[in-house]
Amino acid sequence: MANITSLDVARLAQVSQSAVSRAFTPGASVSELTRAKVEDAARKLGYRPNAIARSLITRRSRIIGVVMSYLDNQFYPVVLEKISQRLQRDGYHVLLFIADTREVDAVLAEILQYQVDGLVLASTSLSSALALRCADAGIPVVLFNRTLRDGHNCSSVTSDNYEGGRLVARHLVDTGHERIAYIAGMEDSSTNLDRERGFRDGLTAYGKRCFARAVGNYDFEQAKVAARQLFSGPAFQRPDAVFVANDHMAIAVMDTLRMELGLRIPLDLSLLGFDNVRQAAWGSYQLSSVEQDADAMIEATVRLLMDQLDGTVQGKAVVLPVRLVLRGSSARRNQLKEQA
Amino acid sequence: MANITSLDVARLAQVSQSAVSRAFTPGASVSELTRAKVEDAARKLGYRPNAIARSLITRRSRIIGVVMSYLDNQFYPVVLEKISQRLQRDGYHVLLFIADTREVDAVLAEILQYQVDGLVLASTSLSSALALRCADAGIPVVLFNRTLRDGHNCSSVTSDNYEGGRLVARHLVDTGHERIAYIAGMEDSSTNLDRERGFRDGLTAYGKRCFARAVGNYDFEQAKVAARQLFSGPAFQRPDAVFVANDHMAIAVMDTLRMELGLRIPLDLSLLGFDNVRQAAWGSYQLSSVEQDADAMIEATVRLLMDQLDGTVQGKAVVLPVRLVLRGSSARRNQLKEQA
DNA sequence: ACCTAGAATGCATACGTATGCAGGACCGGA
DNA sequence: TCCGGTCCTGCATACGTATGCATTCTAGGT
Repeated sequence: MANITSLDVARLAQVSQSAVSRAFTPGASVSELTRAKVEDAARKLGYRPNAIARSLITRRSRIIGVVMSYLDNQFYPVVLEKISQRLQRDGYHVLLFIADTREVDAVLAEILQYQVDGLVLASTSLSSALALRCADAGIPVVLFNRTLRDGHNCSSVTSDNYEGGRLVARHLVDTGHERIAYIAGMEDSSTNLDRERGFRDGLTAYGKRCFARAVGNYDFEQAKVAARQLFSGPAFQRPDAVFVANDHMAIAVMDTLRMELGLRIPLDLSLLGFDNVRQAAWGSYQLSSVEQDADAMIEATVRLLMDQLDGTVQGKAVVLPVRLVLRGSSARRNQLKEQA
Repeated sequence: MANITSLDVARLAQVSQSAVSRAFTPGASVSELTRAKVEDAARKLGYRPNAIARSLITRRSRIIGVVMSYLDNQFYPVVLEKISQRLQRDGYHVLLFIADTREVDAVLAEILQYQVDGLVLASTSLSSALALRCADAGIPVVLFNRTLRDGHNCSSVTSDNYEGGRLVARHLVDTGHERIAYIAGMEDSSTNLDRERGFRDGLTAYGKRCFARAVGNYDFEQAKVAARQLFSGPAFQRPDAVFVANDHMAIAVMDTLRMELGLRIPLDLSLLGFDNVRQAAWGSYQLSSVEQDADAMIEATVRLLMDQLDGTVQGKAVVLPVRLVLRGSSARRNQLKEQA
């Protein structure tokens, strides 16, 4: 019941506590003999080094704090799963925090108490005050899938959201769409800002402009409302293409348009999302989307964390390329007219 | 840069280190005056108590280890999100581990080193050897959504999977189905065993038997294969109802039957799943399902953990009621024949 | 035979906090 | 005035490990 310490092992193995510690420290100076004795004794007693005590003295917890705001959007569970596995490979562990937008700062205080070696912030919205706080504490931070306007020392990993927006715009214009609409995510989030800006710039570049716009705040239900709103007018005033700021909302939009308004996709309109989550590929949706390379993003995140721990890197913004994935939810307009 | 300790605060506030500690310990014996002095100094220095050091001495880390195997099945991210929030409310935090089936035991060793106060095991499959190990270590364990045959000291929280299976069987028979099939999850998992047993017992009780069976191992792609397999025969030898061991697979099945085989649901067959995940309610699926009350399960889990920490409870199996949620994927058979 | 470099080991201390214990201040009652 | 009690406070120590330093031991070179 009482926990077994290195001292207990030392006694049984007839060595000093130091020897036990060294036997469990790779690369330390121990003879094969004592290492064997220690391992024997440890096995007999069922000894496991106390990571808490170790952290106290090494001043490294090998814990990375991960903050997320909501796991509804399937992009995030996947990221969480992969990031956890990736960190485990390097001997790190994940302390998870789910934070509603409001309480993110309060939660951060708790995390810092646990002396995490680093922090991944994937919460869609959080006060930039914390960036300062963490920089003060000298703890490496990586913003995941978001950036900060005045992010001094904060590293960030994002996809090329601007380019993604442009790609969609170009594709929709190229395929003959006339009334192209946008459904926004959270309006002040960096992802939404970049995607929308790229989208609008793209439209402008091809001689079009955004036909209509609504806001879904990255929320499933609000996206439905936005969809109804966009399509409340008479047929000839409705969009013939909608770019939705992420797949999570796009699916809600698709359901609403088909089930409630009886629209056919892509016959009546083309629909595109962003993220390329797994459900986008599901048979009933076949949602065209801009793919974020989650694996690359995670690899970059972990690498940034490690480099900051070494002191190699200070604050670096990594932007990864995106790719347009076309499926059945979008199609060439005139071609469809012929069919109809 | 160098971390601020309680000693620094003590010096600035002109009090002893003990006083600082007490000022941050609710219910300790401190005068209002010193508490104010301490809080002032702490604020000036930006002091945060070191949870690692605290854990070392109190022998309580206020960390709960959570082990999951894969987050593809949407039931689990939701659980993770809620359990994390629920524990935060009580001042606990979540150390997350994603474990492929294989490495679960290796991972467990790592967790124990972090002196977690408790453990939630939601991994669908794990060797029962660990149950013993944790009981040895005297650390509270709750199996989430699974049970152990010889689970001595392990508490568990599950839905009434057996009853869920029975409900489905009764409903399908009641609504006039003749050729009722089953697609299994992982065959040795407790959830699958209970659901299938309840289902078969239910069929027997109503004078039917299982018409066909395939195995999907709770995997999306394997479920597709299982679906093709079940429907590979001529029309009159095909099932007119399929009960799938969880929604995650049921959606794969639905996609396959509709897209690849051109079947209409519920016209050609009724389809039911288990879990009632969010996607089951999505417009394109309208999947009937057996609802697991995630909130109740989590509440029970946390309560069990806390009671075990108090020593109030040893090993207790909590089974929560389920509820049949009917949507468009299932319908009365004869009624449909009239329509056709 | 002697000296030296290197490896292995133990001793002591440090990490940052909580807490039992004893002493001091203060108050009310006799 | 004295005494018992209550409330604060500081001192010292403990939690379990890692690591600098000094010491011993071994081997190898001259």
